[in-house]
Amino acid sequence: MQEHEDAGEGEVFAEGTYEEAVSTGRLHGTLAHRLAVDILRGVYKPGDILPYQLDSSEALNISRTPYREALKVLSAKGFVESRPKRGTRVCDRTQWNLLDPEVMGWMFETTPTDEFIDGLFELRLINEPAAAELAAERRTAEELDRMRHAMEVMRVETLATETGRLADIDFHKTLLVATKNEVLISLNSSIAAAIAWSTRLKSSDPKDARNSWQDHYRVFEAIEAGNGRAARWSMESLVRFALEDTRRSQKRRQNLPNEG
Amino acid sequence: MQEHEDAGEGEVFAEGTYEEAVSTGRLHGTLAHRLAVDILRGVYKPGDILPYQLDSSEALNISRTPYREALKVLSAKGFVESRPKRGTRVCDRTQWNLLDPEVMGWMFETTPTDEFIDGLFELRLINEPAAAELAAERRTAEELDRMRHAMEVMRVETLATETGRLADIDFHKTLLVATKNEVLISLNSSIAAAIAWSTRLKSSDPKDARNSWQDHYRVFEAIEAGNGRAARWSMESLVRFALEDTRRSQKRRQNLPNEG
DNA sequence: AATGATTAATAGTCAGGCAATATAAATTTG
DNA sequence: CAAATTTATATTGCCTGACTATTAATCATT
Repeated sequence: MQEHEDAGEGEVFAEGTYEEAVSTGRLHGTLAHRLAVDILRGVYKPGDILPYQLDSSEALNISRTPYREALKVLSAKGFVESRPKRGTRVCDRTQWNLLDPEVMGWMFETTPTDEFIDGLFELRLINEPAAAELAAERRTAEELDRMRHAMEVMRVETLATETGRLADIDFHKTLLVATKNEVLISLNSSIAAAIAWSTRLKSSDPKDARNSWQDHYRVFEAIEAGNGRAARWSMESLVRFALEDTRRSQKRRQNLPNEG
Repeated sequence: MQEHEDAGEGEVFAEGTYEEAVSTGRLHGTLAHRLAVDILRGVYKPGDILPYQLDSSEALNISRTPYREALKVLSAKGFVESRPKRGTRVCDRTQWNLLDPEVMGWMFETTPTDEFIDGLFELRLINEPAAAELAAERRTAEELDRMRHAMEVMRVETLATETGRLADIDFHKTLLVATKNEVLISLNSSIAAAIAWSTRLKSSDPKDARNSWQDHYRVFEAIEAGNGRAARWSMESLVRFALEDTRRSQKRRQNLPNEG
């Protein structure tokens, strides 16, 4: 940096534990990430006042500028609220923008609670079948093609590979675009972030993969046929299966607290 | 400020049109707001590169620090993306976090398109009846009391007063808390921001008020009785009526482009 | 005891410079 | 001549240190 008089381990994030995974990003970004995870983990609880900006930034060997920018990011997502003289306070949980795609990602780094997983799938169970129904009524030929292609990739690659997972996401995304409702699209692009994580977690168990593809195929058939009710039903069953899978892998994860 | 050599109208936001409404906030906050509205209005379109930070901040008579912080806020909400050498680019619409409560507020300052309104109500129509059903099954006595109270205030005050509108919001919020699902709560606190705006718009037409209260009462009765299906139905009809009202006032608004 | 002025502590803003990075251009190489 | 590689350059990112504005808490006043 500019002044490495600390001679030795004058590194920036002294005692952090997960630096190597994010080290590529900008400073304020990784900081925001770090603080958010700390808040999600309960290191700072709602109502707590964070250490003052000067102290914090000095303690981290960075300047106030990126530290403040990180706080702005967090405050934009409803995590903290700063005021002169009072300092920066962690907001109540109900203020947190859980649907923000970035926040979703952060949640899944902290072994989310069963309660959160259940809540998330309750949301999916409400929205995705409805979205599938709308998609069946409004889809265009191009969107059908795209979903067909994504599904083919999923069948070949399964969810064990990155390509396969990307195809999965593309399938759901195209389905949503087919609803022609930008609010729904925004909602489910948040959900997609969650799905991405949970499929990554459960992809360690490759025997689910083929079932998952069959579920998708049934949804696709219904949408292709323009059968809204069938699309709704099959999507509902898809989400239910996904919930079961996620619950299983979540249980495994909790039994093995030190995974790699 | 520090250097008013411009002598005369060396004000900070020279040619803005809606300063007085937000002048109380911090600089980076009002700036973020301003830029967001500009983006929503199409002054900057997806793909455009914003003027460089130095130029922009100079043009606004502010320093780079709050300007950059404003950009961080916008980037946290998916509106822009900054990179060295390339500049700050406006993201594609699909990246925007439309469900962010703050963004919702911004949308309603820009006479949202009919398409957006329809999409929003489609989302409400999907989620709120489902939420009502869950609330009917999970509500506690305290939550019932609170909803009862909010409803009473609504009946007396109508939606014409601020107190009445706050009660309306509290009714919906309590209903969501009763679902015991924090993800749903987060979603609908965004929707609440939208409702707040649309009820303010349509509150110019006071004859809707009593109907609206009756709708709420039916929902409440069903939740109190623990009747999930009835709660779903009555909430569905509530939302449908709200959609009609909003459409009407939206139409009025578009016929009178210069409202006060 | 409530209300109003005073103080102190913290976030907010300013200024200008240096560093890192990604794009674009120029150069080398096959 | 095409493709890969280096170099140049423009822009964001970060640093320092000071000053300002705001607000919570204290103290004085009624």
